[in-house]
Amino acid sequence: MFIVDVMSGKPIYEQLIDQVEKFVLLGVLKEGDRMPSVRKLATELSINPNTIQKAYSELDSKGVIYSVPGRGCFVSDKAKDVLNKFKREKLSELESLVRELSMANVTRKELISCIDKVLKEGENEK
Amino acid sequence: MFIVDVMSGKPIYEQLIDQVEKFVLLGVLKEGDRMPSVRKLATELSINPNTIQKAYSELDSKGVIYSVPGRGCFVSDKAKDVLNKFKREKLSELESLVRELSMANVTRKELISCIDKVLKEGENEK
Amino acid sequence: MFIVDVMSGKPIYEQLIDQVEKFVLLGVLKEGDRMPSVRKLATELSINPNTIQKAYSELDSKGVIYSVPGRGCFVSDKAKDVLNKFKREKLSELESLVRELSMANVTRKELISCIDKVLKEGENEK
Amino acid sequence: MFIVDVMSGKPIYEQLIDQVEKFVLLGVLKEGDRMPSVRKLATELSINPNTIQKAYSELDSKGVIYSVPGRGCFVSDKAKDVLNKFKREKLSELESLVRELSMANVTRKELISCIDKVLKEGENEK
DNA sequence: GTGGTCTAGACCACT
DNA sequence: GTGGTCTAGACCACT
Repeated sequence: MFIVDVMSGKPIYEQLIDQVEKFVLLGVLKEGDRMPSVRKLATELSINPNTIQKAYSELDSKGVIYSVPGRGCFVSDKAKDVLNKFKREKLSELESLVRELSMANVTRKELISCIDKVLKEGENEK
Repeated sequence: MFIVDVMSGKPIYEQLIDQVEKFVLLGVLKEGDRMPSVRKLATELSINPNTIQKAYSELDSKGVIYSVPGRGCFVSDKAKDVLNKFKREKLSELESLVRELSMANVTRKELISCIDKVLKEGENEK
Repeated sequence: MFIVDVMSGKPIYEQLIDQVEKFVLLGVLKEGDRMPSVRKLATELSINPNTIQKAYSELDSKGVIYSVPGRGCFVSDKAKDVLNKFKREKLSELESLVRELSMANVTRKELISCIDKVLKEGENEK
Repeated sequence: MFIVDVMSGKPIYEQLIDQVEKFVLLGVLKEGDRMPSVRKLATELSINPNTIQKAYSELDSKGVIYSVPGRGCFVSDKAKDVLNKFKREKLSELESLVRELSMANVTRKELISCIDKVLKEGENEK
């Protein structure tokens, strides 16, 4: 289910976090679903368990998953809410940035080419 | 030269700042140019001198204009540099925001519609 | 906590800014601490609220405090960093000034007497 | 009369300017004195004449020397005034810097150690 | 209650 | 004339 690229500059635990969040938003991971155990995922991806642990504990503190000691990690009931709230906040930050930039005579074209530049980076990661 | 809309929600002094900065970026106001005096602009726009003063002193602390007490306010030599630097910084903030949003499954379409929404606000100000 | 001298040539709002910054550097005001409200401090010091407002909004734009409309003003997390950065920058400006002056045959003695002259001014403010 | 150190990081023309100014302030070079010709000084110091030319033309634009085409360069009548004015200006800049720094809780000791650090650099140049 | 904006009007130093 | 500071007092949105 999870894929990791050791060679990309991006920290592995961040790659894991991003994928978990993506799956939650897409509905692939639903509330209550059990996450793969730290050790199992570690051997599966040939990765140090500590790295998985770091990803899981960040997702926990964000409220996306919760851990039940002795039983495992589960997708939180409010996981989707948390992530959508984050998305809304970032979109409203985007709005005020665009507002400031349009004050500075930045054109629609410049803004879109800036967006496309970033999105193109992401494609290469596939 | 300057226009002010008391009814718009936007504070008057901010409207003035934005216009001065726009004129500098467009080259309408050039380095060394003398700004209209606080009192003259106040009577011209039917606005309290304190409000002009507030706009001018913010532009001063930003480095866009400088004031010589007893002589007047003038466009700073580095005005254009200051404003372009600001623009570059905001564009790089935009990039990292878009990066985060693309992690959260936001589509190119959503991003562009967000931009257009903001740009449309600006048009109504015309 | 704050003291103001209306008779000193120095603007009241500057006196306030200096005191807030001093308290932050000394650790008397810590990050997150709530500042006295504009009106309360104004009546306490027998000063117009607008003057406090001016001091607070300059401290805000410097990043020393931040204001939450409807709730109050608070010492910023990065207040100490901001002020220490300022200090470092001024010390490096001092260095290059001294370098230029030593080129112009200014003696160590002259430089120190210049410093002492200024420091003596400050003592009288106590 | 003039000494140049090609190995020091400092540009040669700046070294020349500094020495001329020092000699003027010390009274070694007096108003009306004829400066060594560009070519003669160049061969004497084993330096490209353009470098001497650059030093001389900066001293000219500063008002320290003036050139009479076909006759040579001479120490200006107002050379000492110009340099003393420069010195006074820098000293007053020093004052306001020290004022700002004392606002930031910088001690007399720190200021003096900063001065001594710079003066020590100069000694090594001897 | 809080901060933010604005008006009206005064006085200052400086050119 | 110029900008800079300050007072007195009003109204707003927000918590």
